[in-house]
Amino acid sequence: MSNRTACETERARAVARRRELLVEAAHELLVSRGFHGLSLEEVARKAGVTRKTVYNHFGSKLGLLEAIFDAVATKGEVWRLMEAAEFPDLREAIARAVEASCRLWSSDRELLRRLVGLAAVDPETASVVMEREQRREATWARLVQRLAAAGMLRPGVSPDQAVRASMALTSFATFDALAPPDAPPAATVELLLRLLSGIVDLSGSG
Amino acid sequence: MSNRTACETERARAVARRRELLVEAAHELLVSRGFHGLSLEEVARKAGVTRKTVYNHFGSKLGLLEAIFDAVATKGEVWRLMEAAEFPDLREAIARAVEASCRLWSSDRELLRRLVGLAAVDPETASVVMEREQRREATWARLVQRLAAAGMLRPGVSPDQAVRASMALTSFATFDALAPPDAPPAATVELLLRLLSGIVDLSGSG
DNA sequence: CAACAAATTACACACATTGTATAACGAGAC
DNA sequence: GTCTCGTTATACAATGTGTGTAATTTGTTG
Repeated sequence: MSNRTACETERARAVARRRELLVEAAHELLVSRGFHGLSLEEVARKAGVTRKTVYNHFGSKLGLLEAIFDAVATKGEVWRLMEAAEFPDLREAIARAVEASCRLWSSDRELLRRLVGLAAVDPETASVVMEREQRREATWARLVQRLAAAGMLRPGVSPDQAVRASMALTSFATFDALAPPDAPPAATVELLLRLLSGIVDLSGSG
Repeated sequence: MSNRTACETERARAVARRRELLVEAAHELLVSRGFHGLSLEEVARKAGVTRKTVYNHFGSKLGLLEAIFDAVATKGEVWRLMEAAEFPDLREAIARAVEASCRLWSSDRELLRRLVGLAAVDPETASVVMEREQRREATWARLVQRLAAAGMLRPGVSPDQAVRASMALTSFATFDALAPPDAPPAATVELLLRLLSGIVDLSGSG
């Protein structure tokens, strides 16, 4: 019988559902106990399956981590960042890029704190994070290239410096240090733009 | 906790020497393999002692970590930061504080990358790093207080925002993102001061 | 319905690591 | 020449990762 559901059979949906539950359980435990305290046994129990099932789905603890990372990237709407870098008006492009960054970082702050930190702690997990970070760098490199062409970099600031500075300012670490736990994202966006103005000329009309 | 290593007897010196070797070995392994890959067995072997000796000295893996942290704090000359905050001339005080931060962060960059990241990854180790971070915050709070009193904060920037911004800008994460691996620290100091100028009025003569 | 295929379970295993315990040992301290 | 204290050797318990295998459930399919 041909299945009505364009995507899956009911069985495949059940498998996907279990996978979802596992990622969710791992997510919560990663936040509450940290990476070292995250045991696959507990993840499995919390999701109501066996540890073996976890391995069937993700292969290893690292694989599970990657799945968590993908989930947060989707939820945080990373695509907004890439989109912003191509916006015609440069000032608006920067504002949108900064706003997209803050949106991403605030989408799941505690989880990202673990994830980003992990890359610095454990060489094995670094590649997972670095891959995403390179895409972020490409975005800012593109944006700075446009800024340089428009003569909007402040005198004495090289494009290379500008890329590093904007990467640093819009990194998760900076967001996490800047944004008070309960403050609206907009306030942090404004503060970041203010700091960016030390590097880029944001005054005047577009 | 161990002694202040009075080194009166030759024996005490031998013990202190072993401890030194252990910290050094752990340091290298932490950098090369990360925290997760750092096994006390290997640390002991590298230092030419038994694993039990490691426990005699540090009590646990966390204790060893703390010892490593203390060593890098000393080598990085943290005291310069506190000293800078009290320098009479405010512009010079800021410059010195930023310079002291860069000096600290560049003193052992790869190690600090692990150490700082660890705090975000593992709740158990967080306290070790947080303790130091609080001292850093106290320093910048003091400095910002002086800046606010002198009317040097840019209009629209609250003291609270200024503290968070300066903390963020002079954090290890920002330094690590800003400074190219081979660049002289001075270049990074200049870039940081430029970014800080978005928050603080650094123009005019001191 | 019955055969099938795929995912999951229950169970066992090898291996690494942390942390503890205890008796024997050895070199400097007195 | 003892004595003390750190160290060694060794064993042990507790966890956690990752693999393997047979049995079992559960949709799918002919």
